Parts: sequence; C-alpha cells; structure tokens
Amino acid sequence: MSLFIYNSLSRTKEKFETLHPEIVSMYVCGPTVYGHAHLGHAKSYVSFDVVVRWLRQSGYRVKYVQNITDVGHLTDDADEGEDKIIKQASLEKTDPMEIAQFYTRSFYEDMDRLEVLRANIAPAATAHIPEQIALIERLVTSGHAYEVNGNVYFAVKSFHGYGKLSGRTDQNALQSGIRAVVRSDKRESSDFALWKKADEGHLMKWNSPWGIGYPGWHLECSAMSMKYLGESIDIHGGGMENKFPHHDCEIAQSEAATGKPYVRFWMHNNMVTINGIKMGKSLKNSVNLKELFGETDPLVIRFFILQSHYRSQLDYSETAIKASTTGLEKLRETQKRVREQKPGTGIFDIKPFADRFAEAMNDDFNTPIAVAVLFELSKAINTALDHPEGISTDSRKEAEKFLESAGSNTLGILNPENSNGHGENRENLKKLGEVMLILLELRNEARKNKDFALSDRIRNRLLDAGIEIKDTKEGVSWSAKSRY
RNA sequence: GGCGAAGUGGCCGAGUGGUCAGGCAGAGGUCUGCAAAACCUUGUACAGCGGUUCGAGUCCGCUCUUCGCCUCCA
Repeated sequence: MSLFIYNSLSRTKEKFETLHPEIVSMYVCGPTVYGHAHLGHAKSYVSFDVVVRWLRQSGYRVKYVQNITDVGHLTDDADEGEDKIIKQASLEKTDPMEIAQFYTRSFYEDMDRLEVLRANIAPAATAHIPEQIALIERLVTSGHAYEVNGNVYFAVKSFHGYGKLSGRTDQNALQSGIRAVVRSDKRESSDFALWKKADEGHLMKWNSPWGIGYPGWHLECSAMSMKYLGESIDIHGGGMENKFPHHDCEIAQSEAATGKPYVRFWMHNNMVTINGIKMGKSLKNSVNLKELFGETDPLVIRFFILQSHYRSQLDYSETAIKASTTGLEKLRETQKRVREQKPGTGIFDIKPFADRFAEAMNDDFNTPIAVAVLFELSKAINTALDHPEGISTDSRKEAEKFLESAGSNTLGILNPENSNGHGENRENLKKLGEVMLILLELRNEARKNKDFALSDRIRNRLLDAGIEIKDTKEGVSWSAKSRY
C-alpha cells in the first residue's frame, strides 16, 4: 500500500517518494515565541506530529526539524514595523531573550501535554545568523540580491517562477492589491528583505558584511532547512496562511541560491476557526491552550483536532469539544475492556480494521476516517465481548496490540500505559487501586444486604471525586474519569 | 481588485458517479435493585438553478453565501 500526500505545489495527491531510500527529511515552520500557544498551534503541530508518527510507523527514518523563531518577524513587511518579540519584551519590561526563552518553554509544555513528539532538531533563528548571512552572500554573488543602504533585498524578477506555490505569479496584479505605497529602497515593491539595517535603539542585531542589522523574516527557514536537511528536502509543512508570501519567498531564495528544487512535497494545514472566523493572536479571539487545558483534557483536544482533516478548517465550539470528550471516553472504555476482559473462546479478526485504518492514513493522512475505523472497531469488540463466547486470549492480544499501535502510537489519543492514567504516577495509582478494593468490597456487602441507600451513597461520593463505578456482568469496574 | 478554499441531517465531520461514513445529541428497547456503560432499533442531509449521464453531495456552468491569503500569524 503506498502513501499519497496532497502536494500544495501541484495541488494534487501524489504518490510519496523520498529523495533518499527510507529516509524522510521534513521541516515544519515552528512558532514565533512571543506569546502562549493557542488552539491554532495545536492543530498545526498535532497534524504534523501524526504525519511524522505515521511515516515512522511505515518504516521511514524521519529527520524532523522544527524551528523556533525568536527574532525578526516584523509587525509588517514594509520598512516600518516592529519586531514582535522586542515589542513583547518592552511590554513585559524585560529583554527579548527572556521573552523568547519563556515562551519557548511554554510552547513545549503545551505540546508535551498534547503528546506532540519533539522534533529531532529545534533550531533557533538567532543561533543561525552566520548561516543566514552566508545564504544572503550567495544570493548577492549570484545576482539575485542587492544591497542598498545596509539593507539587502531579494530581486524577485531574477527568479523565474516566483509565486508558483500560491498562484500569485503576476506581480503586476499583486501591486494593485497593495494598500499603501511605502517608501523603500527596493527596486520593485515585490522584492523582499533578506537583511535589514538596525536602527540605533534596535535590541536584536548582529554584525554583517552590510553593517549592523538583523535577518529578514523568510530567511531562517531556508538557511536552517539547508543546514540540517540538505538543499532539497522531502516535506515542508506549515500553516496555509504562510503560503504567501513566506513559503513563496523561501522557494525563491533557496532555489535561486542552489539551483535545485527546494521542497518535493509542500504540506499546508488549515485554520482553526471560532464561530467561522479565523483564530489568531492579532484578532484577539484565540483560545489559549493553557486556559483550555484547565477545563479540557489535552488528549480530548488532540482527538478533537484529529476528527477533522488537516486540510479542512476546524470550527471550535464548546459543544464540539463536549462531543469529543464523550467520544474519546468511549474509545478509552473499549481499550480498558479489552485489557481487562476474561478470556473467552470467540475469534475476533482485527485485520479488516487494521487494513482500513492503514488505508485511511495512507490517503493523505485521513485521520477522521482512521478515527471512524476505531469507533467501528470499538462497537465490534463490545458486541463480541457482550456475547457469551467472549474473545479468546489470542484475539484479545491482537486487538490490544492494534489499539496500542493505532490509538497510541499513530494517533496518540489513547494512553499506552493505562487508560486511567492521565499522567499520575504508578505508585499513587497502585495505592488508589487498593483503596478502591476496600470501598467496592463494602459497597458489595451493602448491595447484598439490599442497603441500596448506602451503596448508592458510595457510588455517588466516588463520582463526585471523579471515579465512576459500573456494575457489569463480570463484576464491578471502576475508572478514574478525566477531571474536567 | 488578484490568488485560493468551502457550503452535507439538531451539532461536529468524512465522502473526486452506482449498498453504509463516523461521532455527539434526541427517541424507543435489551440488561440492571436503580444508575452508568455496552448493545439493538430509529434520521426522505447534501446552498439554489440549469446541464452532462442509464445514474450526481460526487462532473460542468451560472447564482447566492461564507472563509483564508494578498500586512505579523499555525
């Protein structure tokens, strides 16, 4: 079964083939660290996390690079504008480096809770100034870039095919869309900055052949991607809003410098909307992850994200999150039942489900269908377990293995160690188990004596404490619900 | 204005021509001391109007609406 990936460049699904056998070089645009991560970040990085996980499950060795942007992106692309990190630093009355470090840590905290695996390399833009300068020099030497008054610009006209990713190939048409004419040293207004001269008071600046300044905002990705993955890479991912100008500029500056195709597969994930409107920091409607985690299990968020396709918009609402909470709970219950069930004799064939799951993932990472397969499996397993024959130990192991592989390893929504866990340490869980045995024993005695007032009281008090009791045919089972 | 997406049942959300997505919510039922869970049953959905076709959410055209990008943005 081959993997097909939708390539934004060709706008079709293409059979995925790597540059080098069995190795995937993958670069994903990372966050600009000047604020806490929001749901949009979650969608992006969860989506690409699943891509990486599935590629690895498929046998590839994935070298995954995701940058941390800790400098440079201006609040606008004209010659005016402020560096967002510096702006935040002055707001918080501290220096830019502290801002960058603080929000980098915050970002990883949130991603860890979402079970997003760390990239192999997470290069920071400020740690790669020499590489960026070297790339600019290459472009100046080859005539693709020019220096004016300490600024260096990329000459868009010198690169045939500028705008091929976004479809914005007609630069004249582009001009008409520009709202204000900006005074600039650029030869053409579509030229973009590779290096900017720093003003006196500018806090983040470096020495360069063109004087003291700082890198332009498209440059770091090209420089770092080339450094760690080579001049041509297999996959470059990012948010759709970055297609233009960011990714088109990356293509231009990279391909002009190397003469080689920069990226084989461009992958773009879609936006999170809230009431149909894009969620964004500048729009002040973003849902902060740390706040969200206060009331919602992070894995529910992950599950919610994976219930839609990465190329579709995802509309956030409390009712949608609630539906996901219930849905994920159902899958967790099934996993728990499979683990704890008593051996039966029935044969349960997992293969059709595993095949359909793989088929969905191989079709451009269609996680909504993959999730649907898990739900169908859940129903089939529950039906089989409800049947007097039950499921044989061998079949049970197969099912458990598949749930582990699909639900935990690939999608990362089911907890591999225990479905009650949610991160508590094992020692406490063990003690809790012992306490529960005592309580359940007392409750059973009460039930035997038809003292239902007492047995219900135990059940209700436990529920208040976040522990749910179920009286099944096989006895009493309990589970610690998500405390949300 | 230019470039690009999209409109699916109460809600979320798949589906590139011919049985069925799936989840949540709702209704009825089985089981249970009662719950919960699980299972069973239950929904004339595809923005509108034309067209192609034996057959169209699925292809084509037009109309309406929404959203993204063209300024930092996952």
